[in-house]
Amino acid sequence: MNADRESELAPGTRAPRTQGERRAQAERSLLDAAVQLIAERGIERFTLAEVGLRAGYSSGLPAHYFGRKDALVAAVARTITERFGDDLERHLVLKPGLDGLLATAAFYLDSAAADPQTARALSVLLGESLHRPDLLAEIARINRLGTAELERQLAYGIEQGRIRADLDVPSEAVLILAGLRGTIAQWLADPEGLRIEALRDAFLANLRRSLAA
Amino acid sequence: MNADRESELAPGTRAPRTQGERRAQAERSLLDAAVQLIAERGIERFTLAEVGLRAGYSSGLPAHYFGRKDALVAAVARTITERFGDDLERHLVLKPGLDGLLATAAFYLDSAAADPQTARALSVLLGESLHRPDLLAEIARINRLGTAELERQLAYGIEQGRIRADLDVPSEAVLILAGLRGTIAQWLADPEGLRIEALRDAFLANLRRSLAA
Amino acid sequence: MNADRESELAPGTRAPRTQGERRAQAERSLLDAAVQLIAERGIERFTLAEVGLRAGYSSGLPAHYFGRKDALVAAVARTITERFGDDLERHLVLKPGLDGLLATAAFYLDSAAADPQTARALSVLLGESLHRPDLLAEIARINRLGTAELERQLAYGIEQGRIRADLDVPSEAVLILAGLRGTIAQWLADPEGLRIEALRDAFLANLRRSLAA
Amino acid sequence: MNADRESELAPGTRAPRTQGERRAQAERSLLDAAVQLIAERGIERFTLAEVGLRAGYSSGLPAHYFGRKDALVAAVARTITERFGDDLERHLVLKPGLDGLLATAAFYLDSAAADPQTARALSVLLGESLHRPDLLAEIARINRLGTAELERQLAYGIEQGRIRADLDVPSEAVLILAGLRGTIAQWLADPEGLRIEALRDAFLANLRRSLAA
DNA sequence: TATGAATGAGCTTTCATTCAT
DNA sequence: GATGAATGAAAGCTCATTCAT
Repeated sequence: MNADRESELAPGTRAPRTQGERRAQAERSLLDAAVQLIAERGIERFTLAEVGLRAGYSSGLPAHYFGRKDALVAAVARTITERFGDDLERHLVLKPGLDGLLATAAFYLDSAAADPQTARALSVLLGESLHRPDLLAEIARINRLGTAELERQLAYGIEQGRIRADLDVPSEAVLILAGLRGTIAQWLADPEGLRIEALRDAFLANLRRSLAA
Repeated sequence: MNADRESELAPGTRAPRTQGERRAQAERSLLDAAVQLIAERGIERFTLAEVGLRAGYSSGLPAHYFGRKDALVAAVARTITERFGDDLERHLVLKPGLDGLLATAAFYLDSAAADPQTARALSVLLGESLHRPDLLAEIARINRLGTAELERQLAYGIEQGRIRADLDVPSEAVLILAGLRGTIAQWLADPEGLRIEALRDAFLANLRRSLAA
Repeated sequence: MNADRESELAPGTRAPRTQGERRAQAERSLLDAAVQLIAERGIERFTLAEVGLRAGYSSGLPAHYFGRKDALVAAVARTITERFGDDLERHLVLKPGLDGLLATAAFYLDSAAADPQTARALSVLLGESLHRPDLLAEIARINRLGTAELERQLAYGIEQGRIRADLDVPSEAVLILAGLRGTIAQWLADPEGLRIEALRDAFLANLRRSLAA
Repeated sequence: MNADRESELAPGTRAPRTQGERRAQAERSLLDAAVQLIAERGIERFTLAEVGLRAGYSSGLPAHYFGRKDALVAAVARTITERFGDDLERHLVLKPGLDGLLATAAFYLDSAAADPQTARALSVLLGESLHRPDLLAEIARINRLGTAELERQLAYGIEQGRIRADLDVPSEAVLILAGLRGTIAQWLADPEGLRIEALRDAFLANLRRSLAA
């Protein structure tokens, strides 16, 4: 679990030489460590010093790079949402419409199952954003990203005649995203008691029925 | 919004006389104030002193009653869930089956709309419970409460032939609760941009379709 | 160990009737409880509420009787020294001179062995008096009491020709008292590892030799 | 009396350069300040902030270094006993037997006379150790140190025929240490009223007589 | 008289942030 | 650039003390 500077290098690659490369890598390690710590303890209960030490650097480095703790947290939020957004885009370009929509939903749930720590960190950030205006900006981005994609797919599916036309598209997009988020949170709260695959299958079945033209 | 000791008394009533009454009332006021503060600022960013002062008492009283901040937070969680559980029970005894299920879902969303502060506090507690084992116990209670009721209604609806029988009932119950929670959270994050009534109608329409026999 | 209000009454006696008697008994119980607590935890680490509860009364009674904590501690010091002084006097009136001196020394050590809790409380008070001017007054009393008695006996022994006449009597009295106090403290710090009887016998043997005419 | 960071440097020396030196010096200054404060006010009545400020640093530094107050107090106890043990060793290697024993006793009393503040702090710690199990460990060390040395000297004196052979050596060692401790405490409680030199001379005379072969 | 509710000051402890090396 | 020493504000918690009943 403990991030290690070198372990992320592919075998045979050399340690990065330039200052810029070293800085970028250190920054990445710090952000990874921060994700872990946010998932484990929440935003308020980890210290900058811990982030540095867990990333394999000194206790002072996070402050040196990010200045204030808020900035580190914001960077974490941005990193998570950007990574997720990139992954999402790569997955979805090909399948618009109902199939794309179902694939998107499946992708959310599968991503959480594949990397629960990041999912947990994101859930924590979503929860905290309810009372932290500074986080809201970042969270609003990912919300827009998610709902925009869903709206696009819903509209396409309606156009194709595979999704019922009487939908309130914006509300529907919010509800789908909300359902995915809620399902992931519920699973993270009790990963032993719930089977994510069963939830996923039921979620997709529900979705198919509620959207059917 | 600011809780005041006397303002909760019906006009004309006298201040409580016995020590027990004084204590009980103080405790209630403190819990109310804590709900407000958790909704506004989250668990880590309110102080015990603020709770006391906002409730109209001294800064030391919350610590005097609850001992540790954790215990106050746990008491808040328990209070919210008990109140909600009581309200829920009162609403639902009469209508089992599909209609009861839809009424339950509507009740969740209507409750949030009627008392957004408490809904916000609960959402915050749900988020924090992901990394606070001491809160998980309290949250697990309300989860069981919610899913048990939903499972009961699903089973009854299947028996009646109004809900499709091929459902994975436990997963479905989790998904419905998750959808409600996620929807409320989404709305709380952007109450200006979203209309809770529209979300509610769309949610119920979806639910009806996805459960239809 | 827990003081009980009634248990100190001889069987068959009635509970005290008058306010004065009840008050006196309550005060005694509180002081006993305070002695125990000082022995166990020192002056700063017991609370007034504990004293009341341990004595079988309410948490507020010590404050009600003694006003401030300092006053309670002073009362404890005075009680211990008075009780000890009374016992000492009763023991020593009969034997002046060298034999009386040896009996006095034995009495100190035997008292500690018989009631280690009180001895511990007194040792604690002696230690604290080094940096608490308010306690010094009380402690000075018991010091004067002890050294005066020892000086009297030393003088008498010299007069009788049984104690060497080249003694510095005041210093000798201080040394004897200091030796007794130090020995008791040493034993209290390690009652398992040291045998008080052996220390007592050796102490008396030393004393006899160092004083011999 | 007030410790000052720079005042301990020999004139002309530069302030320490390396981080390690800065830290070590700060730690020493903090411990010195803590010794003073314990002597003046006891363990419970000084604050960590005072230690830092009196040492010429910030109020937060003691907590930063020692973590908890208990740890600072334990470090003080260890420092005092180590310093004393070192001094003692340097003094005593040369003279075993009766003369060494008398020299040891004299050294205890002379040390107290030379540095009453440290003696007072040690007396306070000894007193508090009666009800602070965490301190007992440290105090047990210095007790063993003292009695072991005394036992060694007693045994040597007996072997040489200059100390009476019917002694209970372990008890005698405890009594000597107890007498020294008690005498110092007595003097510290009333330094104006007592002359340490007179006590010292009388102590040594007594010791000589009670041990004489 | 006796109880215990309530106050608020003071402490330990944590840690973001600054700064010297 | 990187380290970690040092600062000082903030908050939880304790509890002597006051006061209503």
